Amino acid sequence: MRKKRFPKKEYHVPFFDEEDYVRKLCPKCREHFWTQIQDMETCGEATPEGCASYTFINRPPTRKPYSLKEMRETFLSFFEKRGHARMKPYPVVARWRDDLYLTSASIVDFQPYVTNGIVPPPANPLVISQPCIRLVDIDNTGPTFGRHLTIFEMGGHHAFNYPDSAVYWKDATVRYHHEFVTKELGIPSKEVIYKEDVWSGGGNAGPDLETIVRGLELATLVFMKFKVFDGEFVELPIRTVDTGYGMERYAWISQGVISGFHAIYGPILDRIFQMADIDHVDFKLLAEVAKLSGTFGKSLRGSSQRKVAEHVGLKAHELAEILLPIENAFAVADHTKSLSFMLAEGVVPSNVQEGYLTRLMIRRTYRLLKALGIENRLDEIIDLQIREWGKDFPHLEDMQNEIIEMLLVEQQKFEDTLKRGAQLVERIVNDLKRKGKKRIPTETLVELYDSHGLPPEVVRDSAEKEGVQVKKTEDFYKMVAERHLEAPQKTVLVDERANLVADLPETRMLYYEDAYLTEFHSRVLRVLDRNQVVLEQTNFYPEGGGQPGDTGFLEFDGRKSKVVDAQKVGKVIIHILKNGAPQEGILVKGSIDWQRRSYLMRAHTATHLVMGAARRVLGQHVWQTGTQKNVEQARLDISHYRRLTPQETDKIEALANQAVIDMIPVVTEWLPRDEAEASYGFRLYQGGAVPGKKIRVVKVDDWEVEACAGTHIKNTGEVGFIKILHTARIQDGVERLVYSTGRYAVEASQRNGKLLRKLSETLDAPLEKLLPTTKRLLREWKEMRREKERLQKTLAAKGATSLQPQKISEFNVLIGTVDWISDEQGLISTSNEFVKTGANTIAVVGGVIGDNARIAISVGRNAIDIGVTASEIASASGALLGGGGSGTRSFAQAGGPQKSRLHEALSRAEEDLKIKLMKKPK
RNA sequence: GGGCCGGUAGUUCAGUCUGGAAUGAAUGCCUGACUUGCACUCAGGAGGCCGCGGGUUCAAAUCCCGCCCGGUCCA
Repeated sequence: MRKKRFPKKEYHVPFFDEEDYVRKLCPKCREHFWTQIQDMETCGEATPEGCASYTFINRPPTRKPYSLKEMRETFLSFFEKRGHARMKPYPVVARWRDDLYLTSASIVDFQPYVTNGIVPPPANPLVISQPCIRLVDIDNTGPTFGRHLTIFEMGGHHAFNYPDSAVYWKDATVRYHHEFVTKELGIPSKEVIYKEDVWSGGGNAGPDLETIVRGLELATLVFMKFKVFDGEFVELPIRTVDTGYGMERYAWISQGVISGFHAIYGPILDRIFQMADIDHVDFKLLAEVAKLSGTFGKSLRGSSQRKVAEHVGLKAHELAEILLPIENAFAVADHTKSLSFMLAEGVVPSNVQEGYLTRLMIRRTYRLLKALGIENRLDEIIDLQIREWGKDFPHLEDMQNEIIEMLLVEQQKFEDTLKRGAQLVERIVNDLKRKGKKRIPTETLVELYDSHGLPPEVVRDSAEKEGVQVKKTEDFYKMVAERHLEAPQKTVLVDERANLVADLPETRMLYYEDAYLTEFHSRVLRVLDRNQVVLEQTNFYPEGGGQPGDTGFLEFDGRKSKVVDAQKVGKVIIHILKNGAPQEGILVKGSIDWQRRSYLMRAHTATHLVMGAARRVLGQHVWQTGTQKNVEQARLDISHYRRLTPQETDKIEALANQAVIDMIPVVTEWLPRDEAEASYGFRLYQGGAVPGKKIRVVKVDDWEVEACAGTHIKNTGEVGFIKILHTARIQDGVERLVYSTGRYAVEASQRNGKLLRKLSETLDAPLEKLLPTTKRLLREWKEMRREKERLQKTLAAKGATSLQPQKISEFNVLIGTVDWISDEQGLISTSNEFVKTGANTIAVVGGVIGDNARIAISVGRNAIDIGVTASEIASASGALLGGGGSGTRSFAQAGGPQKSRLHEALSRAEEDLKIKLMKKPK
């Protein structure tokens, strides 16, 4: 999409006139900006176009230096004093959203419910410092000296302006910012430049002003007023002030240190430098590079690298050599903080969703550490991060053990992958060398990456040591992508019925008023497609949250029609009928299949109990990733970084049953979204994002509290009994628990018992001796199998010598059948043993094995030399037997179902051999 | 969610495409000989439900289908 521009009036606020700001066009980057310096030429931002460079290094413009913590507090209290309510930060994992994995901006906290007007904001205006994670900037993190970070705090003061009640808009926003940077931080007014831009993201858009001080962009003041619809901007009823103050950048500029990482991490960064033995760096040189770092598009490469190198009087590669370890250390400082935050919120590394993002980041961090030679210090660095940031975010400390555990498990997995990969590459290299090839084909490289996770760089390391070239072609990742082209696009099913019922009032949901209600009466509001009925009120629970829709009957006109399913479409519930539908407008009687529903309720409550038990046994990182309830069994998928052991499963089962035994009341209530979040936290969203103003909270005392739309029993005791049937690994990092409740749990237990009894009867061993007996039997079976093989061999050897061979020409030829043999191994051994007696030998041994005739043919060395081929004899005799045969020149097998023709086949072989052997002149 | 790779001695793997003896290889283990050093050397030996279940075939580690387990890439 081409960049859209807004006209001047969108940015021209009274404040600019009052303060003598002029609007100019930057000749380099072609953007408009506002400045108090009348003769300013460029926009003053350090850009790849080279508009300016950083002038705050060693020369901070603020009154005093601020740490990140101090800057955060200064920012928050500044706006608090000016009527903004201070908000607690939200999680970095955006569980309340289904369109995002990570919180990438402060406004994300309030999307979509607040910005779309569904829910009022928790306060208006408000201020927040929100930790954000942006993985799109991961390549730039390090090389740009701190301009890009994967984790940062976005300070935002937000105002939500409704059509009938505005709070504040552009002018006030700019004035707040200006007051903050000049009065509060003491930056001279003339140093503050406002640059025009267009912001667009998350389906919204609007004009924005970027604020620039001494080359560095510090904040973005966004005036969100459009919705992006088909590439067009449509005005929104709610205009949102969406500001983003880069807390880390403010801290950096206030300290004037050579990198943002120094400003943020201080002692932690020093430690990493020490560990990697790069603590004697040339600070003067680095400062010079830092000043220019704002002009790096990405990392120091190509022309910008040469320019910078020239500026500091070094060769490009010399500079790169100095910078690389420093950039790596920067990135390590950043990534380990990101990881601490993500893992603290229970993201489990896996091959799906946000877990995959985490895995990629862990692997990247591992490679950086390895490059620095400190890959064994990861836990130490994480420990430092947790100790530092845990002061402001205490949940990090609570999760310390789990974070480190998950990282170590993941690191071990990656090391295993690399080790496996190295062996694989070695084999491939050896193979290529044998074939005299000097290069690994691109196709192989693609396969190594796609199937085995080995990037070409890693392959190169081990291959080039062996003198085999690895050349990564330009289109490498394109080729990888091509392997995945077939992925079918998921078609979003639009429920066309929504339009047909849009005019109807919301169906009254009787199951929420009384989950134990079985019968009800209602008026029929509408009938669709002759079998789909909408009622005024209903007790039929519509499919949702992994709980299937209710079944039962509707009674009308003196007859019964079966309800096979209930579905929610928009606000109404549609009943799918099987035996005809009632007239619109009449009264009907409904009754649900209570037996079925009661078990679905048990299953649903049991799911919450198992969830609570799993978290207690495995840790706080356990989240629900999916669930399905049925009458006879239900399943729950949870995030966990290791395979569940049988012991853990038993423990979960025992704990969940303890909750049943304890007869805990199950309470459901509707709470305003913010109130529910405040009381129970984001744990509520186990089942994913929940829409709406009010959310339904299902609380099993302090065992488990979840936002849940399902029907539940009143007391955990009604579940009766929970039996975990089995567990499975659905994805890496996702475990599935399958269980039954009530009588189905009893039946499951009895099934197991029955199986054991049968086993015990079959083996004729008492239950408690089953294990040793089975072990003994297995051992004996193995011994007897070995014994059989030994016997067969001696039998074959004896048989070979006892059979009378005939002399054809100078060859000893053994042709005949053996009848003491029970399988083809015996035939093979017999022929083989005979041929072992000399070089002038040929054996053709036949026998009947089961329903088939089989022949083994062995040919001695001298016979091979004159052209006797075992496989030829085999195929000829096999054909006679109605089957086939083949093998090598020295050994072959044949067989066929026509066992009566075995002698015929042997005679034929004899004839053929005679012709061949006699004809051959010696 | 989708794609790809893999599962064979205790371990790391050949063999699978093209069905026909697992004399499989290396390493580890056991026994003996030789030796006081570095991956000692030499001789001998034990060790396999070829992931599980079906199917095709005279014959399946090998081909087909289903399942289980592990790895990996993409969204």
